[in-house]
Amino acid sequence: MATTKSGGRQEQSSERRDQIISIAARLIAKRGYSATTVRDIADEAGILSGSLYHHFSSKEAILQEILHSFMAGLLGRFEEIVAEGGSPRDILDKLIAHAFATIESQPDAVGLYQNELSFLARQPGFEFLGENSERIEALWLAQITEGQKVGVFRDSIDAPIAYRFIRDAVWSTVAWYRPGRGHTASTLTDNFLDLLHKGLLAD
Amino acid sequence: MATTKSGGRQEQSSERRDQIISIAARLIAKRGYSATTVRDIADEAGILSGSLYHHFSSKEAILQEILHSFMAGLLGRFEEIVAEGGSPRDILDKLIAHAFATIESQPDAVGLYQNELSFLARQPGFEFLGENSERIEALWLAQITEGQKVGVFRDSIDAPIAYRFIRDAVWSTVAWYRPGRGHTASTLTDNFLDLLHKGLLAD
Amino acid sequence: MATTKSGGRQEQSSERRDQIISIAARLIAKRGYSATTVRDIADEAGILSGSLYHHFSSKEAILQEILHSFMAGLLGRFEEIVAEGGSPRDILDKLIAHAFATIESQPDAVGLYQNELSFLARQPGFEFLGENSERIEALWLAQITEGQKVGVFRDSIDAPIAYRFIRDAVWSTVAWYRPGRGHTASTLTDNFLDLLHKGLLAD
Amino acid sequence: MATTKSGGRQEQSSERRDQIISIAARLIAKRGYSATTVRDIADEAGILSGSLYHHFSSKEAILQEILHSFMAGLLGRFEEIVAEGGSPRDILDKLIAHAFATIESQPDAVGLYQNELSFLARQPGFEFLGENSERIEALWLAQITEGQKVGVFRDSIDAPIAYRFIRDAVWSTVAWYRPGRGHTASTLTDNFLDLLHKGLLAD
DNA sequence: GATGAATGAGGGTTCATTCAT
DNA sequence: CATGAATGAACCCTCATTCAT
Repeated sequence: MATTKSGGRQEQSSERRDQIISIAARLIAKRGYSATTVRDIADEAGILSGSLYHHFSSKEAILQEILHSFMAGLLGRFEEIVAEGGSPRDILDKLIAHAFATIESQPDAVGLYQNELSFLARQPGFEFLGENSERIEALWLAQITEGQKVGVFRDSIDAPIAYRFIRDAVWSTVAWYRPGRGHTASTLTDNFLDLLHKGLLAD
Repeated sequence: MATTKSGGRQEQSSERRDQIISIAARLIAKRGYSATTVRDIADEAGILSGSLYHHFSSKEAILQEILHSFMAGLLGRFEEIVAEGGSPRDILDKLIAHAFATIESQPDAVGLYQNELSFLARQPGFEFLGENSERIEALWLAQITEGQKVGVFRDSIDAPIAYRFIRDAVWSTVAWYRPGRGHTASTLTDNFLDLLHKGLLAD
Repeated sequence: MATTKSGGRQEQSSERRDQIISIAARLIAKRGYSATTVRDIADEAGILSGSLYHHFSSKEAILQEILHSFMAGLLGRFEEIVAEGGSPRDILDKLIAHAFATIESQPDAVGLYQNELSFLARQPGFEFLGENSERIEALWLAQITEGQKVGVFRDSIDAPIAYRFIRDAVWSTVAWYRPGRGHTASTLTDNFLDLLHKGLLAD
Repeated sequence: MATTKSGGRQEQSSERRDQIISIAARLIAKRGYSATTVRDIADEAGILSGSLYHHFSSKEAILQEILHSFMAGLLGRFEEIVAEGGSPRDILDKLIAHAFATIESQPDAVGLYQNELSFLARQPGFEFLGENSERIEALWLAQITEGQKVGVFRDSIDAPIAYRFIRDAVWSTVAWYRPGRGHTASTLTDNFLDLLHKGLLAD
């Protein structure tokens, strides 16, 4: 009845569910998945831990749902950005800007993703993490290599390595970025792009 | 004779202890602290879990010892590099080079540090993590600001933010760097410094 | 409806809780607190040891609850007896009679109290033991000293010491009194009061 | 070579042994047998816990030795007192006086005996506790019944019950008697005998 | 005599999960 | 939908004891 179309993964929608997912994302982002108990989550939701199982089939299912919807949204937007076209540099800038915007809008999901990815990627049921990561990498990397081909990016740089440096610097921001301390996603983007484009050295 | 009383933390040195620490570091780096059990560690050491407590007072004490000796060594070397003098740029390059070298020589400790830092820093008994991190930040940051003052680094860049981008890009490497796949600490350093110094854009 | 919030200590009342408390009191009285395991208690209750923690936060909490309710009831009744008034001798006799009645009605709690008091009184969380013991001592002692003042009790006797002798003789009875062997609380009381009042010597 | 004659129970004598026994008695008296670990004992003796097993075959053996030598000495002295003869009243007074003297000279052994007796008496290897207790009871009881027969003690009193009241009042003193607070074994004896002989009531 | 490393059993406790109500 | 009781497995840790050195 409340079941949506999206294949296989059962996704019942309700306020309670969304509330629980939000709470779980926050706690897991802060303490880590293993260190967060279903009781912690239930307590914050104001119910008993056993009652969580009316909404989710398991603790792991909560995590899957958080990450799945996060990654689906992220990949979708990245694909849109690429589809909207532009120069490799413009597209890369937009990808980066969207990453910083995502850090600002969904810090819990991003933090959780950063912390748990390495452990989860090999776990059964989380194969989608690796798949989506590869697709995102392909999108970004294409801009860099294309930029090198057309001469806008220096080609002395190893593109896959550059991608990883960029990716890690951007997403790690979630660990220290706190809104309302003089920085916004926008200023972070500006600073990062300035450094990335022109480098640290004065001419 | 084999007893070290350096620093008051670790009481005794022995092959067994070092072996256990090494095993624990590897497992914790791979699975996370919460998800690594003392039985896992003991199993790999070929002893019973209870026997671990002949060498360490608690699971947490193992983690403390790993991180404490790692951070003490790291901070010590960073301080040496600064003490050896040079231009801000040269010193910063050396700091970065040493970070990549550390990733190569102690990937477990670095990985563990990257994954658990945010959770641990506020835990009692782990205050030294925050303290050492701040001292390292101060060392690195001083090079950047000094470089800006003398004009070798562009001063349109916000130094603390630049530091964080650099730090995160460098240390996150531990999550994907695998020796013997065409890269070494040295080539990683070269690639990173090239990108950092001159930026991504062609002139 | 079944929830009592009397006193803040015990949170919830239920048959299960009471049953477990009763079992625990019996086992601890027989074997001692340290030698009684939560598994022993759970086994007798017909549940798994972990399930105990649905009802109590810790093994210690069970002990606290046993002792707290025991001492609260005891002190309350003693205070009532004093409040009902009478001559010091009558009141002291009634206090003693109630002690023997308590030994008969709650042998486990009394036995447990006798065995574990000296160890527990200094433990954190059990301060109420010492406090209540002092209040009971004050009640009893007041009767003895008042009796000496009005001349009904011989005043060659050191009252605090006499109190301790009386107290110990009475409560220690729990260690050997077995109902249905020719003695009841009532005959014990009679025997004790006869000896206490008139002494062992014939005139 | 250091083996003494006393049959069956191996009793090697040495300063170390005596020191350990003394430490163990003190700790067990304070915390209880179950709550006292061999490590606690070894720590206070300045050796490692495993090294205790060069002196004693088990933790239980230490306890046995403490109690065995304590009870042997006690029973022996009680038998001497009876053998020395005198009126039932004089003998009973001397027995009581010796009990208080023992509390003063061997508080740990007495305290340990008081606390652990009920649990230990049924344990294999501790049958001597019950046997000796019965022989002591017989000695004391004989004085009371003989005193009643010759008319020096009131015979309205049930002798076995009176014995238990006396025994418990006397030995329980160990739980609160602290030397150097205005009382000695001698004054305790005087107070107790005064109360016991003449009772609490004024004529 | 003592050490230091280890054992094996068991300690109290936590936790994800189930299910009758 | 939620509760409350329970499960079963696992967790970290303790302890008496053993034994080669």
